[in-house]
Amino acid sequence: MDATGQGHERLEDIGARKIMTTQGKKLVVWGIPWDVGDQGLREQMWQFGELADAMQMKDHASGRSRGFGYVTYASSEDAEKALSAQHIINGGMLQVKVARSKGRNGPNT
DNA sequence: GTTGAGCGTT
Repeated sequence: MDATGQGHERLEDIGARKIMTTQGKKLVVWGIPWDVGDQGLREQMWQFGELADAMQMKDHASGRSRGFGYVTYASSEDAEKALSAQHIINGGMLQVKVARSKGRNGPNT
């Protein structure tokens, strides 16, 4: 039995790789009603293009919806399409912008 | 039971 213990680093490498490949395709969705969940957001954005990933941020104390979420499109053209398109949910208009990096000094660099 | 125009989780 060889105990290299490097099988865990592979998964982190894929995660880091995802950040590099999702740059410019990660969009942040604002204006989400407090009654809308992550799947509601996913279904709403799926109409504009295939989503590589979608998650909605909620309060860690109560678990309530924060009113915003992140959406990653499988293609940059679909991301721009969603940026240029308008989203209506529950009779409200959602705002889609390009998401920034979470652990970097700036959105670009 | 509430609120808003802002960027997350190692």
